Amino acid sequence: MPELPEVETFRRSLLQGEKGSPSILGKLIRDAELLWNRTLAFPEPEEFLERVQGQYVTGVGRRGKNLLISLSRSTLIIHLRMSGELIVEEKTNPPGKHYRLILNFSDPYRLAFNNIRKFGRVWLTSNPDSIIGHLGLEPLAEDFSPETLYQLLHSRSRQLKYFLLDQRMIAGLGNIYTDETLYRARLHPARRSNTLSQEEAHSLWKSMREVLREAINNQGSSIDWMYQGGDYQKYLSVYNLEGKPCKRCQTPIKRIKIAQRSTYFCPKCQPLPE
DNA sequence: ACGAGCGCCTGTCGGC
DNA sequence: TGCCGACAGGCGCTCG
Repeated sequence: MPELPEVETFRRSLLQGEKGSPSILGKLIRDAELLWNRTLAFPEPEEFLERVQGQYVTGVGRRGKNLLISLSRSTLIIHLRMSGELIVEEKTNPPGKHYRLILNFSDPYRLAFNNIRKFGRVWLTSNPDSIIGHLGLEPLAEDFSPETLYQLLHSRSRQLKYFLLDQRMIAGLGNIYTDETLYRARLHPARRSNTLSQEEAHSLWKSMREVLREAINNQGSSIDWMYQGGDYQKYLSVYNLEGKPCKRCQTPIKRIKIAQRSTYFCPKCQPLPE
C-alpha cells in the first residue's frame, strides 16, 4: 500500500492520535504478541518479545517509507510494504484476521500491525543505520536541492522510472507517486536520467515535492479495498487512468510495463526524445 | 551498471 | 455459478 505520503500520515496519527484512538507517545509496552513469525526481521522472536516489553514510546519518526518508533532503549522500525497498516485501538476489540504483530500497552490500548499480504517487516534495533543506512535522499528535506538532484541524475544512466523507484537514490516514492511526478514534470518514464537538462531536473524536483506535499495534505491515496485512509486518489492525474483523457491535452493515457510495474503516462505531454 | 524475471502472500476483479 | 488468470501503494535476489 503505502508510499511516503501514506507512511507520513500513519506517523502523524500515531503521534497525534485521531478520532477514537490516542497518541502512542509516552505509552509503556507491557508485552507483545507475534502472530506471523516472518514479520520479524530482527531479532529472533524470543529475544524481541523479551526486549520490547517495559520500554516507553518516546517518538515516532519516518525515513523514506520506514516508520521509526523510538523506544526508551532501542528503535522499532516498521516497513509496511504492499498491504500493511497500523491500528491503535482498545485491547477489548476482537483482533483482525490479518494482525501479524500486536504491542499491548499498560493502559487499555494496543498497537496492531495489520498486514494482509505478509510482506511487511519489523526490526528492533539499537543501530537503525544498519537497517535504513542504505536509503537515499529524503525528497522533502530542506537540503534536497535541484542541483543535488541534477548531480544524482547524471551519476547514472537509468530510466527515470527505475531511478525514482530506487530507494538508494531518493527514499519514499513508489509506483503511484513516480508516475504522478513524471506526468507533472512532463518527462517520459523511460527517459535516461543523465539526459535531463538543468531545467528538466528542476522541473522533476519541483513536481516531486508538490505531488508529495499535496498527497500528505490529503492523508495519502486510497485506491482500492486495502487502505481507506486518504483522499488524494481524487486528484491523481495518470495513475490507474489508462484510456482516460489527459487533463492537459485530452490524449488517452497509456499504460506500459517498466520495472515489472504498470506505468501510466501521457504519450503526447511526456514524449521520449530520440 | 542496468534491467528482466521471480518469489514472497492474500485478495479482488473480469472473462469465459 | 465456478474457475482461472491478471493484477495490486514493495523489495531482495539471481542472472545475463
